[in-house]
Amino acid sequence: MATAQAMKIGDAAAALGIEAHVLRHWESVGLLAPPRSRSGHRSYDEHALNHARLIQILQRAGLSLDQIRQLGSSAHEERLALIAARRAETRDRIALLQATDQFLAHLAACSHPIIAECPECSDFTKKGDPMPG
Amino acid sequence: MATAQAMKIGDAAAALGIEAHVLRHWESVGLLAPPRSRSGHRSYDEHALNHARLIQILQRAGLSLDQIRQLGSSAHEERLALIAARRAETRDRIALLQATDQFLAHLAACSHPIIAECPECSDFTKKGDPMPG
DNA sequence: GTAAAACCTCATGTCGACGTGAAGTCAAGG
DNA sequence: CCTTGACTTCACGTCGACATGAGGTTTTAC
Repeated sequence: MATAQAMKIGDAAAALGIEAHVLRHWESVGLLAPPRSRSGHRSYDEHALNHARLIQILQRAGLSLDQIRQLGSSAHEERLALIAARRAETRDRIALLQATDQFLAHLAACSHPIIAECPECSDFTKKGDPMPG
Repeated sequence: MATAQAMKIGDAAAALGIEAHVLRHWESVGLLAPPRSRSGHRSYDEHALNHARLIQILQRAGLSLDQIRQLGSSAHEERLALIAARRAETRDRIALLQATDQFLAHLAACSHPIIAECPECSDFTKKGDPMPG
């Protein structure tokens, strides 16, 4: 009894800081499949909770539910490839956001009404693609 | 005639690398208001094009169209505050993404089926909020 | 002068990740 | 036993940023 036994969806959701229907939604898109009681009620044990926590982490990390599901349902080799792809995306985003920070700083200082007149501004015109995530 | 005269929406869109209906959409939400020909056709001069380019930059920078509109329609003081707020957001996102990169690297190496057993994984459980943008 | 291409407005559809509400079943307290 | 609250499924609503299509006018090229 030191380790918590299986919880119902409400308590599990509370433990995760989300609402029950979110857990149902994740399940409906194939991310989770907690066991059911004989009467059909979902039952979340530590394993399921940890699975949900992992989903939370990856989601905060900017992965879509689809990407998370792919990660889960792939073999080692493919996992590594997917993770590498996500890391590459992540680094692209970081680079873009760092440039963004610079640009915002510049915007605060420059305030040129005509961006073409400002070399820094025009530099920015050339960068970027519309964010894959 | 060295400088290009006003273009129609199709050419403007092509120059910006987007589609015409996107320009119409931006206009419909109050971001842009290019002059019209007598017959009602939109006319994009250099000024309007630069405005659109700025929108593109800010959008790539992660701002919503709403936030971009706010930036445009605010006085100096308020602008500075908004810019500062966006920079703060940006830096939060960068921090999260850097942590993300670490975590993905760890995921590739660790591959613990039970994240609770992994101190690095559990560390991650505690962080983050659901991304304001 | 006419036909195709580009423009106009307005309405409706899409996508991802939920949010919301209806209608019914199950579980726990008194 | 009966109420109250948590659970179930199913269906439809929401939000942001477009995408798509209908139906009509204007411009352009021949």
